[in-house]
Amino acid sequence: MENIKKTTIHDIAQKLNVTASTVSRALNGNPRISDSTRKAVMKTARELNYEPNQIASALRSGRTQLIGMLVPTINRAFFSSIIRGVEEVANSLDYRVIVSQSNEVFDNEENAVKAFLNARVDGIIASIGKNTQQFDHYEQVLERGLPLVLFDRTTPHLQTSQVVIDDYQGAYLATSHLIEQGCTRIAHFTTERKIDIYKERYRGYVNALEDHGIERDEALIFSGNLQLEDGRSHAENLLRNKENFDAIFSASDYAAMGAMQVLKENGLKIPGDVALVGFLNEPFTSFTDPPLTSVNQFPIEMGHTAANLFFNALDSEKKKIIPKKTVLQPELIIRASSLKNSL
Amino acid sequence: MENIKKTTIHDIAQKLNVTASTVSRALNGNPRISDSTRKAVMKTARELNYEPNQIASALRSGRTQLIGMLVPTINRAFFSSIIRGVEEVANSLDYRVIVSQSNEVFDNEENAVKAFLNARVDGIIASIGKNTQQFDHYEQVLERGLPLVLFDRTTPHLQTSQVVIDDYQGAYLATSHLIEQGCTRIAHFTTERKIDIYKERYRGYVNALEDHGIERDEALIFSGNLQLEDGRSHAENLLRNKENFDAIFSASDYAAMGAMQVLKENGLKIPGDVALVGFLNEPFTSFTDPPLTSVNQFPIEMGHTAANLFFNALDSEKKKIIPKKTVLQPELIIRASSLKNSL
DNA sequence: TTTGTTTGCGCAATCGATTGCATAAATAAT
DNA sequence: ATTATTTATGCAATCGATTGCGCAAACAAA
Repeated sequence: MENIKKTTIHDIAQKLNVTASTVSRALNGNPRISDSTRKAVMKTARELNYEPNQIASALRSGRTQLIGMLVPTINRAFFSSIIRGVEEVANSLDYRVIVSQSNEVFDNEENAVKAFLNARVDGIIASIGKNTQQFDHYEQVLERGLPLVLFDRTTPHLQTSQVVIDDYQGAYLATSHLIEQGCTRIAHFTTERKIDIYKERYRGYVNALEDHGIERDEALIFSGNLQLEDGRSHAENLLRNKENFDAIFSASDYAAMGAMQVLKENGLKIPGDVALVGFLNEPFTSFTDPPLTSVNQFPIEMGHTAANLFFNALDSEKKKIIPKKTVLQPELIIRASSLKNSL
Repeated sequence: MENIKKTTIHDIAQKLNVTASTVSRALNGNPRISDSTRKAVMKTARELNYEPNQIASALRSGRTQLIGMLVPTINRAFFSSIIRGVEEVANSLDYRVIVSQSNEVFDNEENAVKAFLNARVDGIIASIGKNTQQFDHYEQVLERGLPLVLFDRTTPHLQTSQVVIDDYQGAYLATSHLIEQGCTRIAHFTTERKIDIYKERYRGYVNALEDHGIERDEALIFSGNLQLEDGRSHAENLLRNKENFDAIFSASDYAAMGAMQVLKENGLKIPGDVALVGFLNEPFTSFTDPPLTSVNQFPIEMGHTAANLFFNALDSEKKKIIPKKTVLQPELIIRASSLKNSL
């Protein structure tokens, strides 16, 4: 009943009166095998319904065809899209992706990396946790000579390939767009700028203002956790303080959404009274009323790029590993929330 | 420089003048090893920074500690949340999750399952493709005696454990809620009812109407792909045909969203003129204006349940495998889009 | 014909851990 | 004191594929 007994290369070998070595070589396309035996091997392999045991292969060859992928949160559109991107490239090359999430907890991150190493993955693609300050676990990956690719959340402490988007440029585009719409009093929602990406967005905002001769006003800059509630309270503060402002550029869509709610509740028109731009292009941004202008980071493409960097590193493993930093260009997706003048 | 040479149980054995067998047994908590040697083994294992090679272990023991997880689309909130749920349980038990997506293409689905088997996963958790009519690849999984758990999209053709939510109940709740709000002319957006879940939602809708003495009107029932565009066109049809309707229950949030857009564009008040309920509780539903009432399927919990069923099956593998069908109860999340009478 | 190359394949070790079956030593039972 | 048990460990095969080295046969060159 149970066909649990799988056929191995030995079964094929026996049937053809050759050795397992020959079968292995034939299956792997080794040129030192004659055409006739190769064909015979292929044929009986098919007949016997042979499926290679990747575990055995992995043990001997040291290659598992597995990529460990670590993200802060699996079920967030940005990250799940990156996973998707990686998976697409990996699968096309017969690699599989193991996913783990850190939930921004350092211990989880460390454990996940260790688990990946024990599972003998061929390398790791990861986005580091918000609060991670120590990188020994990643160093170990590099010490073993395994490819390590960081995306989005990276660190200068590690000499390895990275993919990020140009956060500066995204913020610059967003802010410039608001200025072009005639806004001059543009608030900015950001966070404690420990992480590069938010620093960069801030810098883009500031530089865009400067380049257009607008003075930065600290009273218009709010720092928080960039969640919906933060956006709400920032907006409430703006209103309570009777700040003069005609636009908000938020480093996160969620905070922008919070602001949108508060502004609407207070009878302000968007974009008439206040124009609004977010960041991340979360799926919900096209469903708000008005739809929210945001910055697309092309997460699927980022996943593709990360995977490509990974396979580059894998190829050059034996040679020199030259860490490569790829910077993707973001795109401003203009929607009604910021369109004061219809185009 | 490169500490590539990993320590193995043989290194530990040599240092302690015992054999690898003893070390292996000590590490695995075999009771036939004395306390003293066990401690010694543990100690030197730590000293030598020993990390087990799971590949070697897997080859011999036949257990890889890997779960293959197949979803139609990784980057959709519902599925990524389920992955998250599975990952949480799996990781806590020292299992890892390999994810693949079918994109609703049968070949992808088949290949993914084969790839999982070649990677020698310990079992599979999957949601079958929309158009899958053939189940040989899944049969193979069962023939090998591996646990197979299906979630959300299941099929009666396979004798295996399943987790679904009670779509009937969700639809019944949603429809009843609309009736309680005073609606009597309730439209329904559905799809060609090949897949169980939509059949069930339809049935819940119909039964709720019947139970409240409301006659079903075929003119109010629309079938399509349940995407935003479908919702828009259904709503346009309703308006064009001058149908008398005061509510819409859509089997998908996207179609509900499309309807919301069209209704608002035509100056109708929601929920004043038309009350609206969706299904799935997509993240965006709380950000629409008005926020969209929807049915929560508890995807993370569904992932937990799927994982638990998986490990149950794994335990009882050797014994009788009793397929278990778990039905989770959905929850109606009431938001402004359907609240005619404030509570 | 003799020597030199290819070509095609076999031998046997190896990857690192697991495990059924001995076996020696220690302990208990008679 | 002798036999029966238990306890602790070793031996060696095994999981299935890969691979360096070697060797015979076939072919080419001289």
